[in-house]
Amino acid sequence: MARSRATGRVTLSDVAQLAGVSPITVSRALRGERAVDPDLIARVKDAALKLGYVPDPAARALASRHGSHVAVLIPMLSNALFVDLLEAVQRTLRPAGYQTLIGITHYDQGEEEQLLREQLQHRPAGLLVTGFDRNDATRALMAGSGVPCVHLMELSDDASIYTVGLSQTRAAAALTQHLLAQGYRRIAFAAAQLDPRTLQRRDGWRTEMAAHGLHDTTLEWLNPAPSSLAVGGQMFAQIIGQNPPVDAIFFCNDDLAQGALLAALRLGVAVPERVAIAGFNDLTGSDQMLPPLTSVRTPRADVGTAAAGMLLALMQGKEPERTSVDVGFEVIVRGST
Amino acid sequence: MARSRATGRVTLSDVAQLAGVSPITVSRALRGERAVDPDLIARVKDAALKLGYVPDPAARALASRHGSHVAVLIPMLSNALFVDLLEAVQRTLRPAGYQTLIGITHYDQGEEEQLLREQLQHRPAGLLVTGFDRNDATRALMAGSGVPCVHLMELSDDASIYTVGLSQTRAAAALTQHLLAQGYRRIAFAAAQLDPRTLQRRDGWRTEMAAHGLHDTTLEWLNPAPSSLAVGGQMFAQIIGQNPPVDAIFFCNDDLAQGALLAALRLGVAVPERVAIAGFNDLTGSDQMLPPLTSVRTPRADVGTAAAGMLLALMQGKEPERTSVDVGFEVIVRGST
DNA sequence: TGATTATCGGATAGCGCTATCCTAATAAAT
DNA sequence: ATTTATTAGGATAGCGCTATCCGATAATCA
Repeated sequence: MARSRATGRVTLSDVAQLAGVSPITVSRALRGERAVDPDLIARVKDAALKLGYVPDPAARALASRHGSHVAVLIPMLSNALFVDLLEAVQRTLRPAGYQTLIGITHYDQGEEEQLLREQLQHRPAGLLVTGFDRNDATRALMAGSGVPCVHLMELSDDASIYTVGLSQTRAAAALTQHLLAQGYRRIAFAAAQLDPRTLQRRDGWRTEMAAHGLHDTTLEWLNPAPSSLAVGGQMFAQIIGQNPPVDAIFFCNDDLAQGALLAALRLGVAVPERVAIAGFNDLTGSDQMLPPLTSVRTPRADVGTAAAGMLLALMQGKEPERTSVDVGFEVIVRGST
Repeated sequence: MARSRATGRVTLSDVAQLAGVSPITVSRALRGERAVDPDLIARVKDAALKLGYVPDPAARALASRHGSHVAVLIPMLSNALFVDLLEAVQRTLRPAGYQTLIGITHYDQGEEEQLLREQLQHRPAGLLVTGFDRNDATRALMAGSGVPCVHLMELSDDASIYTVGLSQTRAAAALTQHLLAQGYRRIAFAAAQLDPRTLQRRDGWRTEMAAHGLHDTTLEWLNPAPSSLAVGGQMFAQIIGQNPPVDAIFFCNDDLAQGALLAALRLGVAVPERVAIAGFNDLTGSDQMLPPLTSVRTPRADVGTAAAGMLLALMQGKEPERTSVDVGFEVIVRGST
């Protein structure tokens, strides 16, 4: 079988020879670049198949000055939210021939900048980043690179920015409305891992509370520690001791709320009788809690799919229909409120 | 500032010119390849720094016939075990200049084969794969590629295989011994997501039970469904109804056990009085359960660190001291047993 | 001391592709 | 019929780096 040189690799030239055309024609036929005679395309594809030809990504990257992979920057993999999102991204990108390179920022802008710098050296074909909150150097790198980029999880009015997500503020407001409708009045907001989305939720809660004349800064519990069940339990123990007592707690994330529910069991605090508890993101297991946890379902798989789809369009030089896609949210009412 | 051509990229030649040497010397000085005069190395590094030179991975990959990234194949990202492992791998590999490309097999051998095929086209410098259970085609691809490979999570006597992990069998036996020492006699083994490591744990439990004349096939509960809190709860409800009653349940993974503990609360079954519950892997949150969950701590971060270190040595052509590294395990006794 | 063997810098030649320019043939416009 | 535009294949020239071979100098040996 035709094989070139020492590497044993089947190259474009091998395919070209078998198909009786020039290498550049093979390249064009296989990539669908420029117009090529349908007959030739068929002949080329046939030859490629016969030889088991696979393009060399490194050579492609070098010649075309951009790789066949997409860099994804997310804060954490220990948050199930991002795992689900990533899964959906890969499911969309892989069939299109793009590898996914994951960078974990640990909610640290410096680390994000460093990661992006490294990633850009690899000349990714596209970029997926979480939210809008980053330092100027990172923003400059993104803009200067010319790599198409889609933002994840949030929304923006800025038409020059591509983004897929939901209004964290409105979602938090909706959950707060639910709590108010249930008759709760002293509704605390408890958050850890104070990332931008967490603070947007706080704003949603705060606005809603203020609109009902119920806002009170002593109801805000912000803890910079990373979010976890244990922290949720600790915060619950603190908040439940407050006087005048709260009658509901809105935790900014389900893991905190789950920890709080477990702490309530441990401490013998009746939920929702003594205090109602609600979470956010509807992570797996929230429906298994005792009582099952009221939460807000955020369609993160949809975010991944839509963002990857949008990026795919951008990488092919097309203009997506919308620059901002709202995937919405849904308040899931369960026994804890 | 010296810059070559249209791309605006700082190349090796630019650095060479500034340092007053040939490009190949710069290449060697920067990579530490071959012997280069220390003075020249200093001059070159200085020039590189001054120009802000960064090597082009694509060009490197093309010229050297292997990339600067490591492919990692793991079954699932929704299992916190692999998230922790991955985190440790990246922490070791990134400073050494290697990117990590993650492939998720979903416990599917066909998918693993497909992923590996794609990954190998990118000519990774190294390979990290989970366990030993894979089809012949995948094995052949791995062997034929000549890419250094380290196996994760299990142990092997085969000196031709590099692996970092622990004896799942012995760990399960140790946990079973703990339960036996506590006086439990009818100890059920409950598993979902029947991957090889799950079955090795089953074997450890089974051997230990048989050694005490307590084994009974009706004590084995195997569920092929993916592991989750909900499935754990369902299995618990089933098992607790068994007659003669079991007095302890060994769940093959903490998420199942956590689901069981929640189900026990829901059903009003006293743990550990009516039935003891133990898990495996000591995932986050297990210490927060009610009662706190007895489990086996598997040092997965150590697995990641050691495996990445071993791979680093292999990629540099060195021979690691040991082909098999045992990171051990620890039975964590808590209130549930 | 002459022959042999390391040591270290450089010239050369690609790695396998694609961007770019060129040309011949065909179609459209005057 | 002539000019102009369009289409589609090919030749050429790199992309930015490293493998490989060479040769000059320094070190080692008989």
